[in-house]
Amino acid sequence: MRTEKRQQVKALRLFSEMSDAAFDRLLAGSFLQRFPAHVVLIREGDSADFLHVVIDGGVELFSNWKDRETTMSIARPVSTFILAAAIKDAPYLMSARTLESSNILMIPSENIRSAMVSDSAFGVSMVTELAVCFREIVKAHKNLKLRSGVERLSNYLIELDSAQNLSGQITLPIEKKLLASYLGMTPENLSRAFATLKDYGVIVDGATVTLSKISDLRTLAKPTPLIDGRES
Amino acid sequence: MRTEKRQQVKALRLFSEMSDAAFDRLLAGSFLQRFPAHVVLIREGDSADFLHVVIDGGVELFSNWKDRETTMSIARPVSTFILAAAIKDAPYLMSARTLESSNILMIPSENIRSAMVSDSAFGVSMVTELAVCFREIVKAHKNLKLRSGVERLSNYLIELDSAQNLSGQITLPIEKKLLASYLGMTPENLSRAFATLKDYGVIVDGATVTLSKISDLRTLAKPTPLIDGRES
DNA sequence: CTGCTCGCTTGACATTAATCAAGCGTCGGG
DNA sequence: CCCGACGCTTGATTAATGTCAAGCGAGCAG
Repeated sequence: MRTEKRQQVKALRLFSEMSDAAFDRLLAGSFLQRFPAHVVLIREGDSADFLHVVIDGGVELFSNWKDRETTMSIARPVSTFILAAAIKDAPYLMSARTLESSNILMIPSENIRSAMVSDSAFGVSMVTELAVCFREIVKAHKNLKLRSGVERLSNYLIELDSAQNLSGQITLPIEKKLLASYLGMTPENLSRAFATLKDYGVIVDGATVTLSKISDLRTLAKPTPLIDGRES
Repeated sequence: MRTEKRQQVKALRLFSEMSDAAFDRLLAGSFLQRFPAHVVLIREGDSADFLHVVIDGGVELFSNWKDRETTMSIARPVSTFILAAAIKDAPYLMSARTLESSNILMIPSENIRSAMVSDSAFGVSMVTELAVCFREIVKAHKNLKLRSGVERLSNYLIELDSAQNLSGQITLPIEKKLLASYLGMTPENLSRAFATLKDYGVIVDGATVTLSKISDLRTLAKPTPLIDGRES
């Protein structure tokens, strides 16, 4: 693996406390692979042989039941996904597919488990990382259970504005169809939700969204760090 | 703390690998307290000073937003709750209240964190426990996002039947109002969902529910271990 | 250039779930 | 014993969301 990419991975909270030697042992048997867009990397129900790391590109985590499908989360560089399944050596609960052409690092689950027992600092990093993941999905669950579609969209836009310099001018990082699935609604309903928010100063032009009356929008959205922030 | 209760706590997956000495250190500064029914133990947003363990009784974890409230999960003896907040020393994301008169053990979060760095086996136990918690809430999220109210109820009943000896005769462990909130619907809607399931052999008499046509019910419910099982 | 696919939007309609209101039965306190 | 609170149920109504259908426009292959 190229040095630059190795450094990016090593810089992750999960690995930063490890010695270089331990990190090298962890990477033994790993491989970095480039996948085209829209390739399924993981199918839910399969056994979790690898921990995956998005080096660049993007990955959608999704689930199916009966004839329905929903987006559970979106993994962006540089971050890991399906950590819990890798630890438990249990079946994946979510499927994963690339959104765009992506570089994915795959680390054998077995390496993760053995590193955990031999290196207690790594164990602590794992605990911390998992606690963060847990808190994120608790937030997602609260979001879905306590808010309507329009409210979820409003808060999503406000959070995006925070992530993009609070300029009131944001660019949707994913296509609307995917956003709808992520927010737990149909594409038709997302369109209508945007239309509803016109009264709150939300102007949509393709992937560009302008929030011209942010205070009005915030009054409607009522964001709170107990649901909306990102966990650090 | 009484020996018997100490053993119950020690037997939890989270603590079973520790030495007795380390476990005693962990319990230093902890206290066991009896609370009456319907007492709020934790308010979301407060800082997480203690890891809580339900020794007996029962605890509801719930969240509020605006004027809405929802049940996130129900903790039964003997299990811990709000582990992730305790680890991260971050604000609780959920509130907690007793369902009945309950004994609660409270262990200072600081003890958990220090035990984690000094005892790597404990670290591994923590990772495992958190991975289980994470997978449970992923399932809850899929359940809510992929299924309708009637489908969620059907699967709940089937799972309860599995937990209660597959006799086809089950007793609801919680009152219907709480069940409704847990399943993400109003009490009125839960009543109607039960009425809908009459056609599938579901007969309700107070807290007693008879599943007289389980195969029909399963056809409707389509349970899957990727959503419904309990994580071990 | 043409024709196709696909993302997106809008309208009409169906389904699902929430709200409002009323009524029943149990339980516990006065 | 009676009363009132509360859990639960049912009906009527409204609100939210999903489904079906049509159409527009960008982008791409032939």
